[in-house]
Amino acid sequence: MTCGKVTSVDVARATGVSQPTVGRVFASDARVSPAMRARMMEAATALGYRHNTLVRAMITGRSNIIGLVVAYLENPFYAEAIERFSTCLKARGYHALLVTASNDENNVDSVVKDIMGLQVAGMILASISATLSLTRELDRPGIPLVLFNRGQEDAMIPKVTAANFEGGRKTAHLLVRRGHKRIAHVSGWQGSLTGLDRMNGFLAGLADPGQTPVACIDSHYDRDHAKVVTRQVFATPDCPDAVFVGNDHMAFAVMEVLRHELALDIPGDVSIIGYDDVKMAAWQDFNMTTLCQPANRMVDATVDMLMQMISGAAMPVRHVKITSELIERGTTRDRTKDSQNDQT
Amino acid sequence: MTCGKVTSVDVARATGVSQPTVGRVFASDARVSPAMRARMMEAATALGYRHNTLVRAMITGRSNIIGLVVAYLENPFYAEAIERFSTCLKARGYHALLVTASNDENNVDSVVKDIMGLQVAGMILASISATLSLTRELDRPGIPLVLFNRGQEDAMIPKVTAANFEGGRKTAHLLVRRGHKRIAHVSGWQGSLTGLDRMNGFLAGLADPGQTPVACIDSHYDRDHAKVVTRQVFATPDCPDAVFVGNDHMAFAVMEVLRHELALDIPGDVSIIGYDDVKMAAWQDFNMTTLCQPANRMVDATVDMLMQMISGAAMPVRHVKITSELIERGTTRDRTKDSQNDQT
DNA sequence: CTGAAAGCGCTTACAG
DNA sequence: CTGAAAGCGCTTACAG
Repeated sequence: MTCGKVTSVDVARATGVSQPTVGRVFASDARVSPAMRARMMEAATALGYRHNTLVRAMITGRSNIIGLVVAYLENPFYAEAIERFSTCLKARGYHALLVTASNDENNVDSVVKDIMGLQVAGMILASISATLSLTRELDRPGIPLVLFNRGQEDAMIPKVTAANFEGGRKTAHLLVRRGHKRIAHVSGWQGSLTGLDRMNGFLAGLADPGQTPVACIDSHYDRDHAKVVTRQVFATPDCPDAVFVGNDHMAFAVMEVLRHELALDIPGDVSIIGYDDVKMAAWQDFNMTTLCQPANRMVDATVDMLMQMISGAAMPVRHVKITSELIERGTTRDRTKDSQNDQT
Repeated sequence: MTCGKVTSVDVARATGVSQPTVGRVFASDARVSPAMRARMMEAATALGYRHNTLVRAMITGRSNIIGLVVAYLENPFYAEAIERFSTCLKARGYHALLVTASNDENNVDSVVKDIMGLQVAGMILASISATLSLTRELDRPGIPLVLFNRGQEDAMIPKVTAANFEGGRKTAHLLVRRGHKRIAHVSGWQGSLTGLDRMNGFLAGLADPGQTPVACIDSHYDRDHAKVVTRQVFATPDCPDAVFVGNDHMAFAVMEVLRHELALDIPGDVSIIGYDDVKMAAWQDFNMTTLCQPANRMVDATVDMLMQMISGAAMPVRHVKITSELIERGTTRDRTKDSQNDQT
């Protein structure tokens, strides 16, 4: 049954105080005598009063809502991150408004404008690039923005990423050390700084000992695309003996093609390394060597940063970079010992 | 730069009309001359005006926010559903506020009360049961609630589920028809109606031809739990020749134990059937027989239902049940032909 | 520590 | 179709 609205005025009347006093108690920014507080809470419960957060948001011009824009949840890394964002923001008294947007500029722009009407306190773009017009749009009303797992040309926008370049480089070094000679890279998306950094780091790592990749192809963070590219690369004469893939999500697709279509043994015929260390990478079915990109720590750092900005605190660092540890599992092996057998 | 707030009054002044007229144009519920509308939009853009949705929500007591409470996103079925919810709600002019809650009653209650302060227009609980106190809490202010992939004692709460009982039954029939003799069930969570229905349907399906399961154990929708249970079941003398698992998410864990710890062949030694048909089930690494629970269709039905309730329309059905098709892949085989070899 | 008063930026009858 | 006026349920200086 829909009873008439219960407002702070009703609670005030029931408790015998003024309405602002009730407001102060529920906004909990004031010191009222504990006795009265208790009486008031009792009356509130009895009446079924619920503090209307929206009004404060209207007055202050800031709700306790944070806009969380994501591209796709198919990659389990994002599912994990989203879950953590939700709980982490809640712990700080904020709510996560989840919005999906394709990486198409117009779409992101319209989506963001849309939720601005809710007077969001801040905005997080996960794996989505901010356009200049969007940045300006957020700038005017002073809505803080943090990029998660993305960077972009405008280096001034605060961001949290893994140390992608270093991660790529470490990977190259590992493969070379393990005696691989025909190394390929299936990059995430070279249009994203994350994908580009991983690729450039990898190329730099190969260049250190004077190697070059036998192939380096982009696949847009997409499973199907990754499969097509893998078939292409393995149809050439210098079929790779190792592939570094831009993220785990695609690496699973690459492995599927190698094992089930091309009947190659991993790591017997070819080594595979992914990036992210999503939980699935540790499943025995994959047991995949990968670089760890700790979702939880990255999310926490992102929220910390956003909170600093909201509170107007000074921002010591504009780019939090989290080191990616190499997790060596069963999809890489040491080929240095069987090098003489190559020509057998 | 944070300029002073631009309000509808500013736009009104710039356009030479009254403030309510501006409000009418942006609320788009009124017919104003196209010419003036154009002038107004131009002025709004120039001034950087953004319609404040929150105020309308305050006045009407209903925001355009839908609370979406989920238990966990680790199961890819939910990741898929969440993504669809977000886009589907957006298409209707609503926003999804994502909240995670453990299935612990107190937690769900507090979480729901929390977001009620935002004057949500409706609430969706995905795989979470509503307590009676919660139902009452929502009832008073008249906030519609729909359960997604969950039912419960209170049959009056609108819900959308798969036809779980029928799905379970079909599965049993298939396994029997394929000649399996020692059939086990690792149930989702018998404390959830979804898990219970699948189990009961399965048991009924086995009972039809007079069979009983060799084991029927619960595993709380949890991978680790499913693994423990699998080890137990396969340590007994009548080691199953088929296992029906309560959902795909757990079925992957069951398969991991069978293949990698017990070195059993699937489907040579044992057949596996899951439930949900998440995308991963079709990956060649799993190629798993399962029952389809179409996330997209279920989400659409849920949103449809919620919209009906919000608009106060009559609700023809309180329970949308979506048929689960059996998708037969490579983890089941026909054992009727090799029955005589059993004793070899 | 608490109250009276004004106001946040819209919406909504009510007139014209 | 448009305007003047009141009001949504809180917060926030300003007094006491």
